[in-house]
Amino acid sequence: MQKLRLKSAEIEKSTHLEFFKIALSVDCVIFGYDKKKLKVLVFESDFEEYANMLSLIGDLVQPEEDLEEAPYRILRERAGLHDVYMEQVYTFGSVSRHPSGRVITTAYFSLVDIKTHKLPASETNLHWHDVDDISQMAFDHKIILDTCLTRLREKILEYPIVFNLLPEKFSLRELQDLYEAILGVELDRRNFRKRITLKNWLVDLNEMEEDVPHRPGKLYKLKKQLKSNGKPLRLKEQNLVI
Amino acid sequence: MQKLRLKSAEIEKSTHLEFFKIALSVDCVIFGYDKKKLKVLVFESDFEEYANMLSLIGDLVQPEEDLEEAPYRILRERAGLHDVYMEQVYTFGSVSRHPSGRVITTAYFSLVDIKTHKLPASETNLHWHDVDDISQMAFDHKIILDTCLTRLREKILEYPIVFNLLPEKFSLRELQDLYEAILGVELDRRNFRKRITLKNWLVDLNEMEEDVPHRPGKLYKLKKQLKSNGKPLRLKEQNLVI
DNA sequence: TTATTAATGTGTCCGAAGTACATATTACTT
DNA sequence: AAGTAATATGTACTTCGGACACATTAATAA
Repeated sequence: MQKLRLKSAEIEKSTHLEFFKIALSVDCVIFGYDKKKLKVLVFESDFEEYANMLSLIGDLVQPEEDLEEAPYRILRERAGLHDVYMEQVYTFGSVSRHPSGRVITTAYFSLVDIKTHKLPASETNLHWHDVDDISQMAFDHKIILDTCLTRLREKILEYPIVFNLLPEKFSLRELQDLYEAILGVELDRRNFRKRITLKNWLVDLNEMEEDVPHRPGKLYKLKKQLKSNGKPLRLKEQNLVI
Repeated sequence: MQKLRLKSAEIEKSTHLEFFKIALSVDCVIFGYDKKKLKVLVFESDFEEYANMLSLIGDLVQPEEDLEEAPYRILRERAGLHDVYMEQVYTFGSVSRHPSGRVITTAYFSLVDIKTHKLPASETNLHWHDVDDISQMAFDHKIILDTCLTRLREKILEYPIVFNLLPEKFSLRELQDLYEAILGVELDRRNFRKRITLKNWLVDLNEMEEDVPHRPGKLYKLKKQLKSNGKPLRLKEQNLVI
């Protein structure tokens, strides 16, 4: 690390020794979707105080690593995930939140298509867990999860991000099931289709579902300009990318 | 600091010495409003690299201090401000963002009524600066300011928080001027009044403006349940506090 | 005292978008 | 060939936001 010159009014009152004792970590809330259920990628904590409790995937930020890079690295290293949608949500910093000492954590959520992104066999501990079947977690991870879920629910109403949870091609029924799973409500089919049509997010592929046990529906995909590879989208109006 | 036990998979790969070298700071974007202009509280940086450039008020988070507590302390110590509306916005952590070393910062914005909260005479350097008259700042503070301003603009459309920038009693005209200053647009007076009425945020005080050089308008105040002393509001619908 | 001025206060029309709800069509199943 | 369960589409009602007009009030100027 480079030598410190502490001349700012912000820092001059302190010595490094006293202040550079805080660790910064990143915790990743990785959402997936399968069988009409919203999932989150978790593992059973090997931390003494929280043995066998569910834990989010996280790691310390490296000394020479940008904060925004850390969650992407963690997803690569721990879950073999590349090019996923990622968004910073909130930073949690209670003194007592981590039993090992002062660890402040920044929470990110990401959206992953479970079918396309297979988990690495090496990480046998990792698994996709129903979001609405989690009542407690290690550390303050339940609060982190809830905060990210709230943010997700707000965001999907205005921004076309849920498509990161689906395969390239999908039917309107699948899309509606996904919205219902995330929002936890039932939606009227006809009105849902109208709203989605109005947002003008989709392209009709002129293909039909196959191997479904009922009348097949049309398949759609997200418009190319609206695809979010990694970075969160910023939209003006409902279909214009800034 | 308590002794560390580093047994978690999150931490075990590292030694403290290597990782507890990151400093965490808080930067406060303190918004005010005066003479139809949105203001922000700044001072001229005494930091060598950024001499005479505008800087936000910030400080390092103390080793035994909750992250959420730090911005309140900073407002007290540096600006004599108590009980102000405060909201966490984003955490900035580029490796190179601070010339003194690895300093990650969490940005908060707060809303203050300039007339009620006078600045302490000791802080001669502090002053209220027009937000739209700032083109560059020290460090990455301009980006931090812009991020907070964007969040503020989104938030005021749905949540009754701008009232923290006004005195207890105000006219609809003053309220509209404030919205226009924050959003940077002109609004139709009649439609604005209709929208505000619809939101049902206000109480008609049956009092009139005084000492205005024109026909006085009615005075209103924010409904008591909607007052936000410090913590950000969470609303369901448009006027219900959860 | 009166007319002027500049603001406040209120209302209407219209179109966009959301909600409730009904019917026809299609393909698989029996 | 009939029954079933899903898709596909449409209509009426309501709510909300945006464009816009007119009457009212109080300070000011003649």
